Amino acid sequence: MADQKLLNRFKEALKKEGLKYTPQRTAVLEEIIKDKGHRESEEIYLALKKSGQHVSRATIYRTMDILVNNGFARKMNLGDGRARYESKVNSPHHDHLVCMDCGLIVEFMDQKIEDLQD
Amino acid sequence: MADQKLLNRFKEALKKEGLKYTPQRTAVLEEIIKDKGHRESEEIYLALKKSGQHVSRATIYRTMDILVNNGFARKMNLGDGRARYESKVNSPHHDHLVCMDCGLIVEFMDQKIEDLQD
DNA sequence: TTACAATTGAGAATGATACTCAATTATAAG
DNA sequence: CTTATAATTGAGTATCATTCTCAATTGTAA
Repeated sequence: MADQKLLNRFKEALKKEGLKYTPQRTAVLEEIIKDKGHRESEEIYLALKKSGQHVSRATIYRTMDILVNNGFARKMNLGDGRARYESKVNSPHHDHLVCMDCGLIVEFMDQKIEDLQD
Repeated sequence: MADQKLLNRFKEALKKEGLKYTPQRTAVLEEIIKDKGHRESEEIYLALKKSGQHVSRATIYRTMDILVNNGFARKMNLGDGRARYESKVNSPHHDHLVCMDCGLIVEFMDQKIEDLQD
């Protein structure tokens, strides 16, 4: 379960954009911060379903956009046609190096790249 | 028009894999090396069409796979759901930094990243 | 020139994601 | 606590890039 501080931060972010604080959105946020991995939409959908919460695929996508736009998650493109999402909560900034042959993902942090990104 | 040396290299690569040297494949190769940019499949399709050569979309995709697998081109994923291709002929190795907000692409080369890739 | 495996094109299939819209719900104001 | 209303939701449909299917065609080795 997400701590109250995070939920309040989420609630504030939603209010700032005129969006509503709904159980579905909260469920997606809680699911995303539960696991530090690179998760795809369908995975999140199934995990919520297994835990008894029905959140439609459409709502997962819509909520992930909100989470990404408000700094709660990061969207990644690993080159296989499916987006991956990663919690940004309690996770320091880093980049990903993806092997196009075997799909291996290496997380790394490099100051030169940070400078380039700026 | 591609120089004969390149065409021979292509012909050899095809033969090595038991593939045929066809006008469609040659047309795609010639189109790809004509422009150093990051080009998507539909662009290549239209460029060929405009120059009077009919190569089907399916064949463009099939040929690009061959070109990529044999080192004539590079396939890139810029995060917008469409693959981009870039000629590797006469083009030194480099990486791409893509801005997720505005789509800006910066080409760069960094030894540390090269080492990481290894 | 032949024989045949590889290729091609047209259109159908696929798969991830976005859209549509009627029914439902969160929330601000009274 | 109601009410009013705009935002949200889910189910299914649409979209778009890419891949697949298969019959007709073509490159190539002998």
